[in-house]
Amino acid sequence: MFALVDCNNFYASCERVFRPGLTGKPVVVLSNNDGCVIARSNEAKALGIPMGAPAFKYEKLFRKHNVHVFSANFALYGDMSSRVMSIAGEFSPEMEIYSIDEAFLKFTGFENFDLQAVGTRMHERVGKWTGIPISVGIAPTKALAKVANRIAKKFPGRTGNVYLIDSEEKRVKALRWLPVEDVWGIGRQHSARLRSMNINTAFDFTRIDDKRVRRMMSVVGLRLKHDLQGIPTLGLEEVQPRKSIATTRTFERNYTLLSELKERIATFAVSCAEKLRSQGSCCNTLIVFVYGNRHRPDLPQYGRNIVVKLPFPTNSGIELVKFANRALEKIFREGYYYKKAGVITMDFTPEDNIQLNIFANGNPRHIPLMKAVDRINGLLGQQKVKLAAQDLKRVWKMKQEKLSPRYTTNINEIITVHT
DNA sequence: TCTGGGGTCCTAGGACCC
DNA sequence: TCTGGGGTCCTAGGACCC
Repeated sequence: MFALVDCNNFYASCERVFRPGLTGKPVVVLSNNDGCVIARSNEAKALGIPMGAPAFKYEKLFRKHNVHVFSANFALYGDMSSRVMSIAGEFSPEMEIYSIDEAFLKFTGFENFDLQAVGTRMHERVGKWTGIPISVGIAPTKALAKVANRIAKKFPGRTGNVYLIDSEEKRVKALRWLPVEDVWGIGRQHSARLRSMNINTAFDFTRIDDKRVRRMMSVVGLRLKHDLQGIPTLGLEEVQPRKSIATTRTFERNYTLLSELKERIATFAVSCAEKLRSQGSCCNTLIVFVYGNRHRPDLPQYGRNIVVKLPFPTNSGIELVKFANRALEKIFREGYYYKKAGVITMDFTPEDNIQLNIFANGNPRHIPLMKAVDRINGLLGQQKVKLAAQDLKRVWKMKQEKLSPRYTTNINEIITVHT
């Protein structure tokens, strides 16, 4: 059996842990630059605030209903996530952390356990120790555990936040209840197509002929169908090093100057290099892109990306900045308004396994230098040591007007209790 | 005026090899 | 008129996830 442990309205719940007065009140969390709604408490959902809603369009509604608005505080959410995961991980030796707020557990050899009770204990313990409410779905396959989780979340009263699919009858009942577009792995395109074929529920989907599913949705769809039928097809996945690493941002205003963009691209490249070093990879390929503001068709639009094959694999910030800025110069055009840019690195080789080249190699002195930079920045806080190509004064110009303290990761921002 | 930021996997077709 | 049989690698595009 598999369990899917999923935190309810995760970012909103994190904010509430430290502001218990907000329990029962509408809470939303915004994306970077305070742009879109990326998390909503149940009360906020009930007000009809959709996922991804642009914040400026909903300001009136926020005020009218006294919605509590927070800027994204990823330092807090990441730390709360690892606390939840470490508690959930105590319930089985086999766990796959699927995202910041979800994990699959596999119960091998738990035949004599009452899994409903295990789920309830998990819910209680995570709730008591972290303050984060979770839902638990348990079923013979991963896809069915996802379905069970949805039921637990939808009917917290009746299920006690834990739902078990452990019979054919419950499986069929659950799949008949679930609209096809809500199935894990069936997105917008496929669900529109399925609906047009009068396939309306998850159950209908499992009744389509294998060959047809395969033709329409490739082996991915076929695996999903089998998993939903209760035939275990998807297994627990090992954590693997990332195959691409990116740093991209939407700017708080339009940028027009090459010099401004060069500073941003340099900072993005440095950030990619840091992430590469932390997983022990070097990249062989780099993509730099710049885009205009697609929401302003009145402005002249221009956007481009450029792929750079590096002469040698590297994770040195100095090298990546050099290549990235050279690439930026090639695609930059005068006279346009730039609203978004980014650096993507890909095509990795392990840093301890680099093939040397007769003609071009990375500067070996960068290796100890980058180690030292990482160490200093780790000790003294992010970005204490920067490259001269970066803006030395700029700390973080992102718009974050409603940022909560980093209660759990910064001693200066720890919660104060008045007694 | 103001609209996020990351990732993964699969397939078909072209270029190439022996 | 007749024209083999296997492979691999790479890329772009499309779909999906949180």
